[in-house]
Amino acid sequence: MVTRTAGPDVDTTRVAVSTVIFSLRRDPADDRPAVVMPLVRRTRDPYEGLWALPGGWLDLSESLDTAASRTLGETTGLAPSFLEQLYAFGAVDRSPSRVVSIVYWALVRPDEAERAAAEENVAWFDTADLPCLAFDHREIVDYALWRLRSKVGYSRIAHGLLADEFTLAELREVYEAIYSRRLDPANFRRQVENSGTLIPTERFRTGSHRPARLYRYNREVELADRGPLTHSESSRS
Amino acid sequence: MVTRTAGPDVDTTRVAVSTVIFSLRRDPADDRPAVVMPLVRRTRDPYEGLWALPGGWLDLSESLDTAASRTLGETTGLAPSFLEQLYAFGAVDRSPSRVVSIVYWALVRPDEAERAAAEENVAWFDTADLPCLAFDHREIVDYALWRLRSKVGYSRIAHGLLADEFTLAELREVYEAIYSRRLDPANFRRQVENSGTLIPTERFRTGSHRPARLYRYNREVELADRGPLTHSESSRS
DNA sequence: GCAAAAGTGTTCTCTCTACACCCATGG
DNA sequence: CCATGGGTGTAGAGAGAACACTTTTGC
Repeated sequence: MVTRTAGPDVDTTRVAVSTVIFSLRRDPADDRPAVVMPLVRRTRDPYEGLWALPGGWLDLSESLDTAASRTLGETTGLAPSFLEQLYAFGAVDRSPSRVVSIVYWALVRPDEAERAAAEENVAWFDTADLPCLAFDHREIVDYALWRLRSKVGYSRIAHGLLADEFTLAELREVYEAIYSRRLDPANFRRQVENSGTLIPTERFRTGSHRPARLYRYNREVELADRGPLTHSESSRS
Repeated sequence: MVTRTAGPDVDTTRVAVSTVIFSLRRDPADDRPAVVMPLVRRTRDPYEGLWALPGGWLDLSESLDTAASRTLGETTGLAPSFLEQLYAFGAVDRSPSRVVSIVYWALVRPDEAERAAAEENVAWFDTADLPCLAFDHREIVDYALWRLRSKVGYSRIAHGLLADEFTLAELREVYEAIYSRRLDPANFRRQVENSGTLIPTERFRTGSHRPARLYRYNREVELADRGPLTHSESSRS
């Protein structure tokens, strides 16, 4: 048995809930957005001082989804625009005591990320340049990034990283940041226009050069196809 | 607090592992395969007498994957050709006591299903004609079916429902059973031939009409893209 | 020979891609 | 006027759907 200073019964499996949170931040150098995520510095024994995913223990009286929202808010103060279960991690040696972690992943808009950026013990990192992480959290983050890249290809979750109104160039930059690859502006425009998920507004983003039309997402279209789980188990209290 | 006759501490969350198992069985009437699954009749209090997914409690010293394999074997005697985590279900009211279920889904080949078909308290059901299920298992099955239909489109998991060698017609019937839709034999042949996942043999399936060439899967090609989870967390211990 | 499944060829449409080109604005 | 990003046009490659057609077997 492992020596620990505090915590409940060591002979039971405990259930934790953690969340991988993604947002975007513009690099001051090249002005292009990068995928960033908040991490929490551990203040207790296992892996003290290392960075870890925000999370906490599952309460007896809350569902997994509720626990994810709650611990996410408690540790980072963030309100996500998208939240979905990622995977359950339960290797025996992933923690000194036996812990099964139900991991979620979330998107937050840049304005929301900025609003809550001043939390204690929380710092934002570029996903391309992460520090050493506690537990198996590095592996978890890699899986979440893979899921983000897959899902952005067949759903409209990119929406969760943008404000209500945005230009096509801004939307394209989201995809470019996630794919780490430049996209043809002309072809991108047509693809997204033909998808039926965008509604053009009469407003324009002025600045340099020709003003760009602002678009917003069509709320009739589902954010992401989750199959039969759309709003049954997932949103149950 | 809920009245129960046996089991550990009621004030803790327990972790269960269940598996949705799919196989194929030919309908004697039209000779076309249908997607079937084994269910276990409950012999204890919550939902006694109803059918439920095979499963059991997570042991302290085994990983989630190991627990899924173990409980699947203990309850049904089956050895799956494919096993993957599906989702973690944790609504507060899904069971009289607090249970978080890590649900897996699996494929077994028809010959394996027939070999183990004589288990006690286990029966096979057509997924299109399921009985009333215990707990939230009906919801779980629906999600697993959705995942099966999605995944068969972008991976070669159909392999897990066939013997080592098979004709293109047999492979096509697998897809037709999962999609509940007829496919054009000519176009299906080309798609699967151009995918590079099949290796033609020199053997033929003789019977009625013109003999059909037997194929086998190219083991070089991954069964399903699982991203960074390919063989790290999943196969640990 | 005939029915039926195995297997091949052809055409049409649709999407993706590359890239040329015009438009509108700030400087 | 010119540089730059916004926005349109267009031609070619490739995938998929529909379907005509040939081949090979059992009966």
